Amino acid sequence: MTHSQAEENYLKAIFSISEKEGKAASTNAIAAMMQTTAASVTDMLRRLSEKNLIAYEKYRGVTLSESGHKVATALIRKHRLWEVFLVDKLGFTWDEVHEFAEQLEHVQGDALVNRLDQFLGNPKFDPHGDPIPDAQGRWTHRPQALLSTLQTGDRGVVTGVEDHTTAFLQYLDQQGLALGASLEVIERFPYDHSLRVRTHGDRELVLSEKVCQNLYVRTLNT
Amino acid sequence: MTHSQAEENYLKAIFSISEKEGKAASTNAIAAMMQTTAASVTDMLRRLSEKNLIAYEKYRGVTLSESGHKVATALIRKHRLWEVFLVDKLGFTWDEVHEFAEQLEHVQGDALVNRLDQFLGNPKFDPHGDPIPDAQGRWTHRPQALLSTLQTGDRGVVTGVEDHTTAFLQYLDQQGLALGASLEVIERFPYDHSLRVRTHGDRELVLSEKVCQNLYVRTLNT
DNA sequence: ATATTTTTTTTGACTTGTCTAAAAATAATA
DNA sequence: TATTATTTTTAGACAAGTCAAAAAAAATAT
Ligand SMILES: [Mn+2]
Ligand SMILES: [Mn+2]
Ligand SMILES: [Mn+2]
Ligand SMILES: [Mn+2]
Repeated sequence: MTHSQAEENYLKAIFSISEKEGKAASTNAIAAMMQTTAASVTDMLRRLSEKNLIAYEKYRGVTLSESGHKVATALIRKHRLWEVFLVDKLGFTWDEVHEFAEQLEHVQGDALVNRLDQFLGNPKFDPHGDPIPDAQGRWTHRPQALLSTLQTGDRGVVTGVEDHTTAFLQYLDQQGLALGASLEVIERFPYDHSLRVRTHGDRELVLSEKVCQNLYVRTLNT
Repeated sequence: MTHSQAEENYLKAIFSISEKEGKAASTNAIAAMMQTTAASVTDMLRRLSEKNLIAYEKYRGVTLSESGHKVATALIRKHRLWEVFLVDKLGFTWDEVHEFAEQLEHVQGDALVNRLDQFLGNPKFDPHGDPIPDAQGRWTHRPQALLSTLQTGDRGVVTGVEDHTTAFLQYLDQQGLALGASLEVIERFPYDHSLRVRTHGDRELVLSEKVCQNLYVRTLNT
């Protein structure tokens, strides 16, 4: 009924890989995400399979079972709620909270996470703009697009990040680009796919292709 | 520099045993507190000794080293701060929080516990009346005595409990005896060492010897 | 001082989770 | 299709943590 932290971490990795790619997660992909060896992954897949948390066929990759999917969803819910707590209540910045949340997500007890949810005002998104599933595992969807897909003249509001690294989050802070910042694409440079954008206070920024491919915006109908 | 949850739990057990008894902790006492076997304890004592977290001589019992004492104190600080959070912020009752705190106390990161401390208003006592050491490991002391030591006519205010079990805490709730409740000893029954006391609203209660030996009060000079 | 009881340690085994190196299966290429 | 490269699994080993049973030490009783 309760799973080890290692098992939970594997389930989360499998979830995010097979979600993103839309297909079974390979041993190597899991090993890369977990920063471990393929041999260790194979071992763990055998164990998770015995517990019916995953569907596993040798050499064929792996997908989550119904119960594995539930565990992974609950884990993500906890991770993101704790991140909201750390930022909203304790005053941490969005680049400081991930490692703490990696630990806090393993604290067991439905009552705790549900009270936390209530205390935080049932937030639907975490400090990085990622959706928080509710107690029944339902996700809130909202339309968003990578900034790199906008055309000249398009306007949008920053809603999330694809890259969650400290380096990127701190870069955005330096540029004054927090969640909710509004942007208008002034000019596109085909040479390097960089964009010039206008943001709050009529400030202009030039954002590289890499930045634009890691920043999500909700487009505004002008 | 960082220790496993198992190591931390042993250090905490050794702390509370050698603190309470005022002498070295025996293998059996540790085993009883940890709900494990003496063989497991001996194994762990060897490991903790190698890491210089305890002073250990075979057959002679064990005491914490300076660094072991620091780890144990930090752990107790975290445990009790999280308990304050769970009661004050999330609305749990004092009998519901211990198991969650047992998990939360192992979350690593000085920044986290110190921000939590600040968020909670730097509380000096936890929901059970136990003192919370500060970031430097300093304890707040306050005079308190077991209710069983009071004489007829003495008055006091409930400051803490010796027994932390759910059963006792819920019994106190039923009797309306929370921290801060004021009491006056009306009558002592030598036969079974029970007490009749008057509490708020001039309500009278009869408290057994067992209850009186598990309830701390600060005596009021009348 | 000797015998008995209690406490503690040792021994050997087991589980979880990890790793390296080697073997096997699959995929890609010629 | 045969060869090569990549991916995955197997095999064997190790560390942490646990336990039951046996041996040793210490404490207690006679
Ligand atoms: Mn995170
Ligand atoms: Mn996040
Ligand atoms: Mn507690
Ligand atoms: Mn407490």
